[in-house]
Amino acid sequence: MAVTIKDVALKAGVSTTTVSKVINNIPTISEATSSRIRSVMKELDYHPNRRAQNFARQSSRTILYVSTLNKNIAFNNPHMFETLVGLHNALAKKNYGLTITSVTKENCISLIEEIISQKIVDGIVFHVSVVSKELEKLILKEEMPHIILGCPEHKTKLSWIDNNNALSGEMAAKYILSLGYNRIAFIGGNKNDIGSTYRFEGVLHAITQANIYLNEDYLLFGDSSIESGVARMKQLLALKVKPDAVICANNYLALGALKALQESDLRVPEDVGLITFDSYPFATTTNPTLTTVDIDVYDLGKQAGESILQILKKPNLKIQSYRTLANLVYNHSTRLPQND
Amino acid sequence: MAVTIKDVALKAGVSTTTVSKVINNIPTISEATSSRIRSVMKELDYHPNRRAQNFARQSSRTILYVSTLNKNIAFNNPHMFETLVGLHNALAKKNYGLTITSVTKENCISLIEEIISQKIVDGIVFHVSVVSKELEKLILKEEMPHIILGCPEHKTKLSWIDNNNALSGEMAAKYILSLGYNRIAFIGGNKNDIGSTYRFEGVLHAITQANIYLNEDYLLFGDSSIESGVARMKQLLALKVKPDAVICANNYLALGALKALQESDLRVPEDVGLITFDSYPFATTTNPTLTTVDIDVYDLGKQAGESILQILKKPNLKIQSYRTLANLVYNHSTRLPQND
DNA sequence: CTGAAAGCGCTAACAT
DNA sequence: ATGTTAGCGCTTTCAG
Repeated sequence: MAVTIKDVALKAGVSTTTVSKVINNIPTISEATSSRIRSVMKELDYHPNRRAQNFARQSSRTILYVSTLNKNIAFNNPHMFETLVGLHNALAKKNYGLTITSVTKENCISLIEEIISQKIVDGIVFHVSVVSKELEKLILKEEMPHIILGCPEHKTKLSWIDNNNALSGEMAAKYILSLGYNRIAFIGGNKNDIGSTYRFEGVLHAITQANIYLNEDYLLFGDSSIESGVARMKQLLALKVKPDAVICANNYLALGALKALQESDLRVPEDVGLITFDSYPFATTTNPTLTTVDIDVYDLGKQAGESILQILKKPNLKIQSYRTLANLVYNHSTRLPQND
Repeated sequence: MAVTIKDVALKAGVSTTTVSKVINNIPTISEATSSRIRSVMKELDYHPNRRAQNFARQSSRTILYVSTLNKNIAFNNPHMFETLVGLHNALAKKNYGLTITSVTKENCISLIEEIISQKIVDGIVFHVSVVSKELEKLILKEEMPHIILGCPEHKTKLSWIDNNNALSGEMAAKYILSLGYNRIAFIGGNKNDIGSTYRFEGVLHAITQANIYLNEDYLLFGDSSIESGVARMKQLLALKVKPDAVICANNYLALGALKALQESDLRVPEDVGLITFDSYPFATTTNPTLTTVDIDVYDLGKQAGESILQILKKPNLKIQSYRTLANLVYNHSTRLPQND
């Protein structure tokens, strides 16, 4: 058997309690004994058994990340993992572990129920896509420390954080306007894509503030496919007065729009500017590369980690906020900034 | 306090031992008492406390995944996370948990040392990039159940699994040849990129088998960038006798090669076929879409999960093998298969 | 087929 | 500042 706290206590001539206090940096131990114990621990190569600690403390210093992990998800949604990495790093800094699990619509409730009642983890970070009314009820009933990554569609008593899509939209529009473009079009995602909707709100706000009237022909909705980007862009190109800048709600739309533009006789970025949100890997593989408003999802994860640790300390703290801001990634689908 | 095994035992009129045996499906319990106990557990909504189980069993039914998780890694290396998902799903199937951690070159040894001595997890899956001689020594000394994802560069006593890059190379070449192309060029990655090297070996093998002589002008090396793909392709296009098919060791090279081809007067896939390895998200956003030999990294992770669980059962089982095979993804940068 | 009893290694009131 | 003592909830050997 490995060396235990008893061995250390024996050798140091103190009680296990004292050793425990040293392990946990409880300051009521005199420097003399404290350092003596420490040296004994070194000497014996003692390391506290985490399983015993977890058990005695009734806490495992571990946070669980819950989402739905299907095949190909890392390719289709790298953002989720970038967030996960941010989350991990924030937790690691405070010596918390991160475990991940996958649930489906079907097994979500029973799985989470089990996880909560088995006291496997101290807190749970949910991806917004797994959150349901039923889950909300469960979490609230069990008073499980939690935070949701992303803003749920319905009003909720749960804690969540999200990036500020409206602000990102505003940012995109303001930047485009600052470059001298002024016939701004917006190609949105699916009409009930909440992120796209907020982005549009931000765009509209910025445009209105600039005293520009949004031509209703310039507002189109597609989905998240290249094809729909092509189609919508062609629609714009068929107008008598064409827009000179297009804001696409997502990368795929932008890719399609770019394709359609390249098949036209208009030049990007000279005649038409193109800007979109998020920087998917291929945003830099196009020609020209895509100017984007990049959501820092790593930071989102990091903030989620910091938040859940806060909540662990103050269990009735409720967090609901759009925190993470965006950065402009200056690329070549828009004109160069003008110096004045 | 929550309901414990004692409560169940009391209510069912048996000892805690018996309840424990039911929990753990130990078959020496009569069906009668077993089912009675089960119904009591339901009634009381009893769930065994995992922390107590872990402690008593001296095992946590948890596997640790170790790699280096820096910002942007999910975008730059989605494969790693796809593997992670496969790993997770294999473990979840056997009721094992997965926790992840990040190490750096500097803190790797001390961190892993701590993790092992604190008995935090039952087994560790390492990404090959964190493996060093020193780590090998540590793992072997502590007899830590482990598996490495990827084949280490040096001969090792550790267990590892990897995908079969040589076979993938063979596959790519054979497919290209079957389409009627016969002046095959290979643009490799960095010369000490082991994956690229194996892929080339496979390609060479297939070509030789088909009695085709590999023109030495047709063998070029770049790295993992679009630019180097462009440059190498231009080099090929400058030859008197140009290749009619190009195998690129990675997606970025292929992207660059495609770009260079599009700027030439050769058509893809009619005049020149293009094939590469792995399917990055942008492999389907190019025009034409890229034909690839896709390594199923999800499957690699899944196999790693199954392997580590095997090793947990048979601690001196050593696994070293190229397991995961590849699939052809038929896309449009190569001619259509001929029917006969 | 079932139960008694002895841990697993550490923590945390409470006392001194 | 340090020690006493009583758990934390489950597993497991061994006996019946």
